[in-house]
Amino acid sequence: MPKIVDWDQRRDEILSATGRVIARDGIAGATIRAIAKEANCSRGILGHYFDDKADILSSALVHCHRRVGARMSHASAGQAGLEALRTVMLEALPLDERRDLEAQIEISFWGRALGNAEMRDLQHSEFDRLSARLRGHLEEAAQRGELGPACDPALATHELLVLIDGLSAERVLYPNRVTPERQIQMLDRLLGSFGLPAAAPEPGRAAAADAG
Amino acid sequence: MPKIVDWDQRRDEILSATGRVIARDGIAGATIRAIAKEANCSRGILGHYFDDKADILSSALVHCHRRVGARMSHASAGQAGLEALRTVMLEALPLDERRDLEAQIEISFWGRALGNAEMRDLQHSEFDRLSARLRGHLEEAAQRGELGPACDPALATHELLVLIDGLSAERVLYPNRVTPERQIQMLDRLLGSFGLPAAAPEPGRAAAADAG
Amino acid sequence: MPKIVDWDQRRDEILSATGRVIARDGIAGATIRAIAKEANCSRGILGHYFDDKADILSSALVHCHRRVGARMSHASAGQAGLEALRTVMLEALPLDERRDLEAQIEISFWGRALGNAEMRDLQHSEFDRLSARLRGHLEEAAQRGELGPACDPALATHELLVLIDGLSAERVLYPNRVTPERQIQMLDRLLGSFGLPAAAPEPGRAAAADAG
Amino acid sequence: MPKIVDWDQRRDEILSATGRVIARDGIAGATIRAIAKEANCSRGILGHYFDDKADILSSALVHCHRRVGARMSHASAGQAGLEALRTVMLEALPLDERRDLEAQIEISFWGRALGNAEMRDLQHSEFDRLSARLRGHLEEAAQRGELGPACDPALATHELLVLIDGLSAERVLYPNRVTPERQIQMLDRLLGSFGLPAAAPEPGRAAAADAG
DNA sequence: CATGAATGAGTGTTCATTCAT
DNA sequence: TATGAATGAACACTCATTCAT
Repeated sequence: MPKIVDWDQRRDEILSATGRVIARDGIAGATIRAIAKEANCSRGILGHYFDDKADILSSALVHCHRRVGARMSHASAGQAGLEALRTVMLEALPLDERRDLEAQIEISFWGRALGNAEMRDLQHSEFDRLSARLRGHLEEAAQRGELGPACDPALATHELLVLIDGLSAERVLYPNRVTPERQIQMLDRLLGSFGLPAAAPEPGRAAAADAG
Repeated sequence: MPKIVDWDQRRDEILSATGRVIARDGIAGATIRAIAKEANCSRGILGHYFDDKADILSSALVHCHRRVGARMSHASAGQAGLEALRTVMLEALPLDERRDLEAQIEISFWGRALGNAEMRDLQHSEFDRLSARLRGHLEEAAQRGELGPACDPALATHELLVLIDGLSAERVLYPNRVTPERQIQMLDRLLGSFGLPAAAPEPGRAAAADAG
Repeated sequence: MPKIVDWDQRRDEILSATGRVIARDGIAGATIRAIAKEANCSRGILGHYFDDKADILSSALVHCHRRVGARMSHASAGQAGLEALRTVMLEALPLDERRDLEAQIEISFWGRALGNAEMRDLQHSEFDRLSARLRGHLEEAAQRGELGPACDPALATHELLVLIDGLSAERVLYPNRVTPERQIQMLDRLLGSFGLPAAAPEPGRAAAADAG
Repeated sequence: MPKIVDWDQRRDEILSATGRVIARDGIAGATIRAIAKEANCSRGILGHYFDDKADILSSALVHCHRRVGARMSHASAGQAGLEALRTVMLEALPLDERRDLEAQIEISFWGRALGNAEMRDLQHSEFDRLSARLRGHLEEAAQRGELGPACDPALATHELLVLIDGLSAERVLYPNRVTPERQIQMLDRLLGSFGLPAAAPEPGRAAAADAG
């Protein structure tokens, strides 16, 4: 059914356009008009692909997350444990333009979630997916003996998520202060703190060696 | 003689009301009408205290930061070095309802800053103030010999800021997952990683002891 | 296929409605609401045809002038010199209800032009068009030997324009005092003063004979 | 009663300030706030001198006319007939900055009069005053034998009024095109056309001689 | 499928006015 | 007498949505 393919493709194009508008003008600037213009289509046509504006925005967030998730899976294929975890984290952090844009979209939705129960639920389920992925790699690392005895997987997972969110926020707000190098430095300091005590007397050193 | 009102007090009341509206309904819900209603005043009167809506919102953010800053100064009075730093951080993290509200306001403004140059500039200057305060305490700690030789003050300052922003975001979005205990656990793990290697063989332990 | 509407026709209808509102309630009364009501359409639809209120008002003035200009061209077709000039002037003066309305619109815009640079520029260009038309007929009359040797075309053009503006203003403000007869009397006195000395010993007499 | 003098003086100051605002920003810009600011007084104080905004504007127009009328009386004192008429007309035309401002005020009110019955009535009575003054001088000139036999005083009065209004409008709208010289040229052409046929074979010449 | 005309609610803002001090 | 806080209506404008074509 080629029709379906076209339909999904057109839908994805609209969602990408929506993401670009959000990143450029903020979520307040993501009006139906602006989205239609960015997607080079009429306003009315959006009704064929989405129920309403809320549906467009929600779908744009999911679309953004799906792309990130796909890149994580692809990049970490064949890896395991801490190595896979680090690879996944590198896809989650705003290290290049493409991921900057994703971070901008993400942060934009945070403010939206406050006064919007549906959005908040969506954020929860999306959060769970990433959380489970990170936790999975951490437990795998534990089984492989890559983690120190004091490392609590739940806490460690949380620390990774906080690092992603914190760095994303600062990268969006103060792009010049949060260089890719600095981000990797922080990531490796954190990962190092999970490791065997002997392996990380000076936290971050070993991991940071191959960061560049 | 005109009707006597405490201008500054009335202004602060309006800003507090603005903060409550933002925290409750999101920044998109912070309309002039909603703010006036929350502040129990007419729409027109807002023009006596503020130039326009942008002025109200900017002022509300500054007002919020000023309150936090005042609490930090008050709580850390008489303290120095790492102790003062930890006290300040405890005021910055969303550990109780009052600070939850402040975090909600903060996160709401992040999305706003994307499509708004003025807001972004304001965020920058506010960011600098907090950054300088944290850095000051860290350097004091270094002078007192409380920090390990590998501790980079610039990096450490940044890590603290990322922790605040990351925890604030997650507390706002997933309040049940980010308990005060978990926040203090993370804070002390991070502070511990700044300390003398000998003092932190099991990171976070010593500091966490007096956290509750 | 979208709903088919004659875009230009609908636009002209709105402009005519705008003119009626201005003539009835003054330019201060020409609100978006009043215009929409007079044009029997919603407020929002005006945004499809015009950028904003200023665009509506400017367009209404141009629309009014275009109609007058078209009538001038039509009425003076086949005529030349002083005869054509007189015909054109008769279309410019508020001699019947339709032209009263146009004069009311005109006068309303004068006050608007004071505090509004764009409006003033528009008035200038519109003024030039009428000025050029009158001057063209005057020079044609000169070539045909219909003008006296002392007649300065620039001055004469100006006198005609002042007559139009002065009579329009007074007709609008004091309709009962400025009868059509009186207007034609003044016009012919002025035209007569342009003519050959011998032809106008008693100014206005010959021309006024066929005025009624 | 010095109190009364102060009161009238303060009132006149406010009216002058009102005139300046109207001339600068147009009648739409003549808000209570702008007038109070221009007059260096609070908004509330205006209520002590005037009933409401309409009263301020009406009074400002009358105030403006009174000043012009006083100047006319003063300048034409000791003169009679056509000489006095010409002197009065020279005070009515926008020949210098002060009279430009008065013309701007005048034209601003014309648009206001359309949708405002009270304003229209006021304009009528003011019109009558000037009309009577001009007519008086004309009839005096007739008695002195300064007018031609074909000169109709009613028509002539009207022509003078139309000249004032037409020139005022054009001076306000196109200041560069309506020089003082051009105004005097037109005035003298018109006055010349009232005179004895023998005295004005080339209309305006004799009068224009002492125009500069 | 697709368009764009049309609607009406909601926005920030300005304003003349009133009134307690 | 004089101030300016306070009100509420009216304003232009934007927007998501609906619907006839």
